[in-house]
Amino acid sequence: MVKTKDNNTEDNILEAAKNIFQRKGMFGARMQEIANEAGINKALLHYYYRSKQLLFEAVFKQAFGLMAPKINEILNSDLELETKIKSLTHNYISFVIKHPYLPTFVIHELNSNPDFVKVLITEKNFPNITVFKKQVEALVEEGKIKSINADQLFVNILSLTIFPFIASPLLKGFTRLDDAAYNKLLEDRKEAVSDFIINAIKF
Amino acid sequence: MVKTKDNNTEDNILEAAKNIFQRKGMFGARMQEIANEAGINKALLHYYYRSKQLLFEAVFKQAFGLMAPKINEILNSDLELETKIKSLTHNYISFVIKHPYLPTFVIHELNSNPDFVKVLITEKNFPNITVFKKQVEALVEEGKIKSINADQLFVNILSLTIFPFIASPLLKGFTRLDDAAYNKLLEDRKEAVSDFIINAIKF
DNA sequence: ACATTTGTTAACCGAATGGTTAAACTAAAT
DNA sequence: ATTTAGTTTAACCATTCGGTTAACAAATGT
Repeated sequence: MVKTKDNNTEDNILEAAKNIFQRKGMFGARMQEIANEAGINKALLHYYYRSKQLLFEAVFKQAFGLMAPKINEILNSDLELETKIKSLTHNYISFVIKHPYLPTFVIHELNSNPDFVKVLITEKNFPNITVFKKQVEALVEEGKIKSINADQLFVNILSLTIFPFIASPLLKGFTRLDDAAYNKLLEDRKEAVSDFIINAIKF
Repeated sequence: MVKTKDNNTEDNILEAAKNIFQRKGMFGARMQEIANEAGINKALLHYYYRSKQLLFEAVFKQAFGLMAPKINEILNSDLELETKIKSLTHNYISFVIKHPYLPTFVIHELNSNPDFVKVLITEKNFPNITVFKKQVEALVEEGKIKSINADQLFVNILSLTIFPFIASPLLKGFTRLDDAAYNKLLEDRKEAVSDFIINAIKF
């Protein structure tokens, strides 16, 4: 029998675990809950992934593996800076709208286990910003954009892109927007963020 | 006998719980661990705060109570917009440098329990941005700053201010900065963030 | 047809954890 | 000195949770 996507228990587990872990975090999640979500017996979780820790790492790596290459690819492209920033924010915001739990999950778990970054850094797709930095420094040197530290600019780009997703309950509270209006605001950011950044650095 | 600050068990517990909860979150934290940190017996925790849930809520409200009024006060001051933004980012970044775990804690717990925002919103010190919005809209109307949606601007300010603290392990990885260099970058943001924002909105 | 491997389950286990209890200690009030 | 109210502790309890076992079922190979 050929395994169809629907019956592939291993993938079902990963999908279920992703949902539960992303909603409740490593400690809040219960193996039983994941088993229920996957529609299987709890022992099967241990059959496929030996322990909660290993299951968690599998989910984490999949999540991070979705986020990182996207950034990396654009950062190292040979686009002009302005186009690059537009592409970076537009693509990334679109991507996160489809996977809204992803950044929260990655960032929270990296906070409770900072040393894990050291492992991630060695992996092939981990974003490298040296090309981007050189590009920014050259433009500053040539007087084509306002003077700005490249690391700061990079941090700004990610902040403006990702934070509204991580802090959405808080920001919904502050702005008094309902879900629909807040989603509209996020949608608008596909354009608004790059406009804002480019205004900030161009003369 | 007058209770001194050092021996006030109730406050000791809150302080210990703050440390543990902020490092491990609601689920990761153990009552025994909090008791150890406070140098007391586990049963005392339940004597002063009836349950883990109530202890957690006490810590959370204290944490939020430190963050919110600061924002609120400045937002509703009658400073000129440019000065207000400078004050907002400078003060807030300084504040978070002193309490680096705070935003992570608040945001993560609000994510696992979004309905709690509804409770917070009703409290007196919860930030209200209507004054700020009117101010921005008026300046746009008069053509004194570039056209920008006030909610978006507010979201941008908070993103640029808070995100580098929440995502510090990740950003340290991306930028390849060590702890000292990253702290320097955060320190620099006291000025850099407001410059960036003001550049983005002024003609 | 039979044997072997792979997938799945119900029942169970030990450790950890949040919470309780009842007794002991302390210090001020009577 | 005795009472009283507040504080602290050790021991204990019930439940939850991650993980294991052993038996069974379904697929696969020979």
